[in-house]
Amino acid sequence: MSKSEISACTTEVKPYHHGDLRRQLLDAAANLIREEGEAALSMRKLALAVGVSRTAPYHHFSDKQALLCAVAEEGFRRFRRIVTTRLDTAEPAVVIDEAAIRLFIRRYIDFAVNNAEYYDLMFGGHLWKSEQLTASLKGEAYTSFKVYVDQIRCWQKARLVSSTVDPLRYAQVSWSTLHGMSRLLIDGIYLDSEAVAAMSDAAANMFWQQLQAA
Amino acid sequence: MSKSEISACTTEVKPYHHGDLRRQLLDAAANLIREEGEAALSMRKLALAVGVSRTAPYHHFSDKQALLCAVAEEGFRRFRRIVTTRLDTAEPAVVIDEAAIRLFIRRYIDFAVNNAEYYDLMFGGHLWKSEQLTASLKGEAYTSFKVYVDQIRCWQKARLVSSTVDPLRYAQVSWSTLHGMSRLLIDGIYLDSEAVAAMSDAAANMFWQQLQAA
DNA sequence: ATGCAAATATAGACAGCGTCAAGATGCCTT
DNA sequence: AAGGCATCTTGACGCTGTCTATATTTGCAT
Repeated sequence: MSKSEISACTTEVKPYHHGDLRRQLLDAAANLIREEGEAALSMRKLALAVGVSRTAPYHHFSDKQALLCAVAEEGFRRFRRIVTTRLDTAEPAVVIDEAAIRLFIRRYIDFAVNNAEYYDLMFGGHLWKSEQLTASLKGEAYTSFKVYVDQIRCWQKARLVSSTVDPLRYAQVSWSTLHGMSRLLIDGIYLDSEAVAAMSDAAANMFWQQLQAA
Repeated sequence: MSKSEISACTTEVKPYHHGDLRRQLLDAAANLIREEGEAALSMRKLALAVGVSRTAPYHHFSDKQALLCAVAEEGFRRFRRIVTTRLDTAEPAVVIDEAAIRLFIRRYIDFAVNNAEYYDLMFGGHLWKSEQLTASLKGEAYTSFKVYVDQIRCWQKARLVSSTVDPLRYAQVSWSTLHGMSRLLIDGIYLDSEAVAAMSDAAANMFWQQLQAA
């Protein structure tokens, strides 16, 4: 007697093959991390959450680490859509002013804080020190950074930013600032959420001044 | 027959009471984290490393979390000694220039990178989101930050930095930068260690320019 | 259509984890 | 000497990641 015969009498028919497991695992993982923190995510809870046995996920992800990698990849997709949309456009931005920088900073921080479950994985030590880091994942991150550097180079050629600025160094330092603010907010060290806007604007002012330096 | 009688014939006499367990646990914990990463630290391995049974540490620390808190506290002690030594002195620094800022930045990054096992705990989410965070620990962190802000206020009063600078915002943003750089280096996202000095100097330039802003 | 391989799901087992409860041992005070 | 207290030990529990072996289903080749 097959299981489907047993469950046939109930309203919910649960097929042996789940059909959409990989996708649902990724979503459920992100949800679990968001709600209970990364530490609370276990393969077993995850499997239970989507209604399969504890070892089923291992047919879609070789490892817990591999699963987390895939979640991070999803994160990078969202990141690109939200943050780099305007920077990635074919025609380089014709205007660059403090307001534009402010907007970019707010977008970045917003993404990090409101998608902490992804941000943690994307730019956390777990992934980057783990050797498991996919080439495609590493590429995705480096590409995002390169786009940022190239943007500055482009502005510089168009005489929109000072020629004394080293685009690579500026990119490294300013990204550090954004990452640092994000981490301090996510980790609960900066608690005053009222101050986020003021901090972002102060950073924008600092960046802008640096870009205009004589 | 007591255990000491058994081991009396060997060169190593192991008394029932360890005598110095708490101290050794803290040191061994830092070592284990340094060598194998925070994730690899387990209470059982730790106990084994210092030669006691698995539950012995629980007589000195109520929790694994409590143990980590204590390690972080040790970290803050070292942090203050190394980084804020010059800033904490009674007489405020009479000179403040880009070189001084460079030095401070390098000290900070140096500490973070070379004491990653402490830095992770001191400024990582594990601690700060855990409710277990001791009042004294939180105080230690806030004091460090306050010293930083007050230093800037002091310089401002002495007309050494522009009056247009908001000390609190400047402190928040510049600390974010330092924290971000540290994290990116520790987590292996910034790999080029050659570039650390150049990045630090670029940051110093940025900070200095901001402080001198008209 | 039939049969067989591949994909997918399952239960069982193992070592390691944090930590609680009960008991053993040694030190210190009275 | 006695007894209380700090310290350390063993035993146990439920949780974890993941290996192995087994069962079910799908899809393709015949």
